[in-house]
Amino acid sequence: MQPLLVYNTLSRQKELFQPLTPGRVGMYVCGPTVYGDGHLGHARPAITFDVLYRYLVHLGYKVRYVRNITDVGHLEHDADDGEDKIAKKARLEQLEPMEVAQYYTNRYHAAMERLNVLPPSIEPHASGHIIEQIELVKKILDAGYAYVSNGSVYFDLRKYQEHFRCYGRLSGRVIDEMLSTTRDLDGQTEKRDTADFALWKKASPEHIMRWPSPWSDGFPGWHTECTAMGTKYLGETFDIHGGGMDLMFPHHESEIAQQTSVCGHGPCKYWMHNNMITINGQKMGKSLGNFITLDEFFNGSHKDKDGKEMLEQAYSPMTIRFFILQAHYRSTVDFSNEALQAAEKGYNRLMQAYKTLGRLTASKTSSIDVSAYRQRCYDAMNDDLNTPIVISHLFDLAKVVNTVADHKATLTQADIDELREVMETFIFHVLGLRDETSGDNAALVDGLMQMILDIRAKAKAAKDWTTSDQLRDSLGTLGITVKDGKDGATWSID
RNA sequence: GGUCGUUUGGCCGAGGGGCUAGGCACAGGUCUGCAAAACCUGCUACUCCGGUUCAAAUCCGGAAGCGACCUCCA
Repeated sequence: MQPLLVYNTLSRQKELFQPLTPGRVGMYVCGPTVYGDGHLGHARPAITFDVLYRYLVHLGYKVRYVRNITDVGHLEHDADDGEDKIAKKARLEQLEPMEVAQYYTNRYHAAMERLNVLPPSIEPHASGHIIEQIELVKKILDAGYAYVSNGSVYFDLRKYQEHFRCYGRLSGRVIDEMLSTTRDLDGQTEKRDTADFALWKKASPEHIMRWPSPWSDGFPGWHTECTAMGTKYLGETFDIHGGGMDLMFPHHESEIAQQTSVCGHGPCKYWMHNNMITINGQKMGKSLGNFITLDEFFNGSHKDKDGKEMLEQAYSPMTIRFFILQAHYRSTVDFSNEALQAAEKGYNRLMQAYKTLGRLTASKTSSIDVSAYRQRCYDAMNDDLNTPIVISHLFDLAKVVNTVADHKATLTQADIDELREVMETFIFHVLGLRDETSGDNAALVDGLMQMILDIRAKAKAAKDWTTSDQLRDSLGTLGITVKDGKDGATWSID
């Protein structure tokens, strides 16, 4: 088994990954709130943890991967009546709340499929786990770390902090000062401390999404779903909890508090957080209104607030995926057309080299040593999923392939096979890229192209440049590039 | 304001005390009927100011810029 190091936000250092149960991994990742189309920012955790999931499976672990769908609960920022996000959107569009949630869930799934993000093992919906969340709130009340106030239930952060003294450890903030300074503020609030967070919220009369509970007709608090569903499907303690850095506080911090208050310890061993995607140096986010949806990337059109077109062209799902993987998941990555275009070309180069690999002819000896590349790729993955380094090694291999194809170096059949296996493993299985150029009719297109290239070869042999160029130009307008080489012509779809 | 992080060549981005990723772009060359691709060569950078060290982009201190979180957010 490869020794995998992962950066644990809790300890702020890389730790050797050792699952709680040998051979098995439980991981939970915070999924989307389905009240809008997924944007580039949503692709980051999905792809990051998809790679982690793929890699763990590749290493031989049996992984249960849980990624939730948030379809209830979160409060709307600008709605002072505390209206549910889903409900607000529903009223706007005259749709049932669940219709809206379903619509955007479907669209999210479609986008994920195009990005080649594998579906998780379990995708629980918050709305389907209201009972579990109520049970969790009851437990926290029984343990004495929550109080009922006007039909709502709040987490008693002050009391929790007195006993456990660990609220703020994950996100690195000192909560004691916050508690001591906010105590005597505004008497109108239902909360004892402004830092207290809701476990159950009483619904206002016009609030559509509501469920009965021992305290009121209402809806669960901001952070309960992850605790309830994580516990239900992965147990009281599981291995990895992932999500975006912006969820560290207060979301994950509160999850830890909820879990700790009822069983004395947090939900997981390793906390992993991906960094943000920025646009013009600023975080791409829903609230900032500077996000570009995934569909807009795929279609190549997005107008910003001033009506200016932000996308110079369409970017394929694999270009997006490659772009994201070319940066380490804990670094911010800045969107720009230039960077995306560079990623597109790099991705095409890699795919082209992989295809060229299939045409290599073996020699009796190898003039290049390819034995070390496999472990180098593993080493990079093992170092906290350093996908940019993996990609750099894959480019090295691409160069090896091309050099051999140019007859400037030789490889034995065994080395060619090794090369193919390493490239296949890391490009397709671990990084989860896929060849976008080969569609359903790949075999048919192959046959047709071979036929055309044969005709062109004959024209070339007869020095009939008019015909050969005409064929090449016509194919070019269809998006097919013909490349003449020493061993005959090859082609690729742009 | 508090906490944390970041600053790498024309661009994107790894690395992280001496050996200096990778991609894109650009320039020259090889091959080729031409083109494209591929290959070869060049472009060899680490915000600033101090300090530690035989040696610092890399460690320490300070400054500046940028950003994240502190509120829904991936």
